Amino acid sequence: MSEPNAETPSPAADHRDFIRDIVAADIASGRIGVPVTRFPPEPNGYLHIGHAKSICLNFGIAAEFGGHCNLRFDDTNPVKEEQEYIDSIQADVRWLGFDWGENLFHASDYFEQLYAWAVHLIREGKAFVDDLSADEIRETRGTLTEPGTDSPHRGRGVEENLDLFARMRAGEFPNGARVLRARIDMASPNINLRDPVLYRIVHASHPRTGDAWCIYPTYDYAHGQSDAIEGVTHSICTLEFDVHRPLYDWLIANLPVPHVPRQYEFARLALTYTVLSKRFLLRLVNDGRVRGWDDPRMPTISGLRRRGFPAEGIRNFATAVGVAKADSTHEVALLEHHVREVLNRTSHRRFGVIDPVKVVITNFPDDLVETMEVVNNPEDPSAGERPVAFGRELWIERDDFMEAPAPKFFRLAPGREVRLRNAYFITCDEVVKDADGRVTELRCTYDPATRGGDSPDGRRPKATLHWVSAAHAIPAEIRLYDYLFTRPDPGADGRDLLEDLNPASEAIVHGYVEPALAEARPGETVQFERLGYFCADPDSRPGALVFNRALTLKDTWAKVQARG
RNA sequence: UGGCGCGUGGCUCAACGGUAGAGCACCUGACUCUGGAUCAGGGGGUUCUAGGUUCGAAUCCUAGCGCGCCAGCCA
Repeated sequence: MSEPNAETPSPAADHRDFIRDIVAADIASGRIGVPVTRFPPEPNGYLHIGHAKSICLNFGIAAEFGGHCNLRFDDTNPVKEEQEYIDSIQADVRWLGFDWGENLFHASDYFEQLYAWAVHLIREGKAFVDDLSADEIRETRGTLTEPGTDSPHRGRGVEENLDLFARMRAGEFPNGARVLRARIDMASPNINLRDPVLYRIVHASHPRTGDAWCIYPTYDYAHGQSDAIEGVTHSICTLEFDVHRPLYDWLIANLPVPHVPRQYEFARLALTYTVLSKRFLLRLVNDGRVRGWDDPRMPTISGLRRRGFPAEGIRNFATAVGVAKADSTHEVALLEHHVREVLNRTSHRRFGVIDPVKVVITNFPDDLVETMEVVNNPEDPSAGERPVAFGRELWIERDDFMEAPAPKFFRLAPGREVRLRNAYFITCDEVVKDADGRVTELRCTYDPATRGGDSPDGRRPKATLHWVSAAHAIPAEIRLYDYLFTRPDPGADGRDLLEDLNPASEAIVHGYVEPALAEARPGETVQFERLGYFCADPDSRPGALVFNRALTLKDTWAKVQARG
């Protein structure tokens, strides 16, 4: 049965994009031999589907062009970062099917070098220690249309700067007392060049360096230099960093780095009915609105995994999505398409009834149990067959019966004959209801000549239903998932995201599954015939099965109903 | 408003000066022991607008319009 695994992604399809074009041109021109890329997550939350796009891009390019991709934690802000996130990120990248080999790095590995280079900048007169407060720096930075003004400490001498910077490191000053700033141009039309902060004082212990440091480099200062140290050739990031590129280049140009990396920007992934904001996802987790970072409704890698989405489907989606510079929002339907494509191909079929109603076959011998051999996966003959018990009393789907059938409803109805998949044709003779008028039992008769599902006289029922023998059925908790949000564009028009949360995103029902599912292991995904794909949840145990609905099958009847 | 980026069918992306294509979505039909899967076909684009260059422009130039990003000691 299909399970999460980490097979190697197939290399270079025929997909091209502007970044791959650049890499190919750089190789052709001899600027580089092979590309070195990096995936640089900040360990301040769990990875989500947007990161998957970046992971597939960076590791994909490296693999396709014979280079390699580093996993580098951008751990420069200890107040937000945690070991739990470091661990989950590695697990998720691996699960997605990528391998960084020996190339696991941390920006914190370079703190000492970064510090030395900062000293270099000071000696060159290109950085200075500023005593201004955060507020004062903001006030003097100018605005989009007005230049900033120089800090009164901008002219501080080299020796004084060196002394102050050393004392910052030594812990002589409280948080926020001083910062190290690059001396560039307070009148630059690019605000990122108005003497940007390079180091700030943060008395906090770091997941890796502990209390060794109380000053930490900013992203702008740490990132490009880390790229240079690692020999990264193509530093690929999202669009919002493009205005930082001049600063990235300035630092590389003004420091004695061993290598010159270049930054390229692409549009981050956005999806309908989805929010990919770590901050908001954190809030959902902290407020207990979901079962955790790996809740099956979460767009996190771990959530998608728990939901039953295979890594291959996510990778194929990432490839299909492409890489470009225009802001864009993909329809979730594209993700679902790729997930269904692999699940259809790989998952075993099983019978599960989610909203059961009893069927009694009145002309079937009381004590007889027959065993049907049922194909595990019609898409994959090597998946074999399994025995399924059939008896006088069955559970079928309540939805598969209508006392007064609607015009295009082909399933069971009084007097109508349908096929029970891989079993017999049955005809409904009588409907039993309780005091409230709710159907409690359907009394049917079967045609013994149709065993296996075919009629010798060529009769062909218009519908085939799934079923489970009541005597053998195993009860199961089934969690039906829907979009986390009710709208394709959550939070649009200034609405609070919480307003758009879908109150029905999780519905728990209790049904019956066939015995073959008794020992389903968490992470195992199967198709419940005619219903959809279901994944055994980590909460599932023998005797207390729990399945998550990953996705329904495409359902044209539902579409017909929706049209009225 | 200053700087930067982007604008091609419902969505996303391709076409890199030579008659605008693909995937998803949507619709129709075939087939079927999953109303699934599969197969075949279909609708849908004044390539943001206006000028210009050229024999020829989605591609080059100019202007305008629209959208996004930047004024954290976040990344």
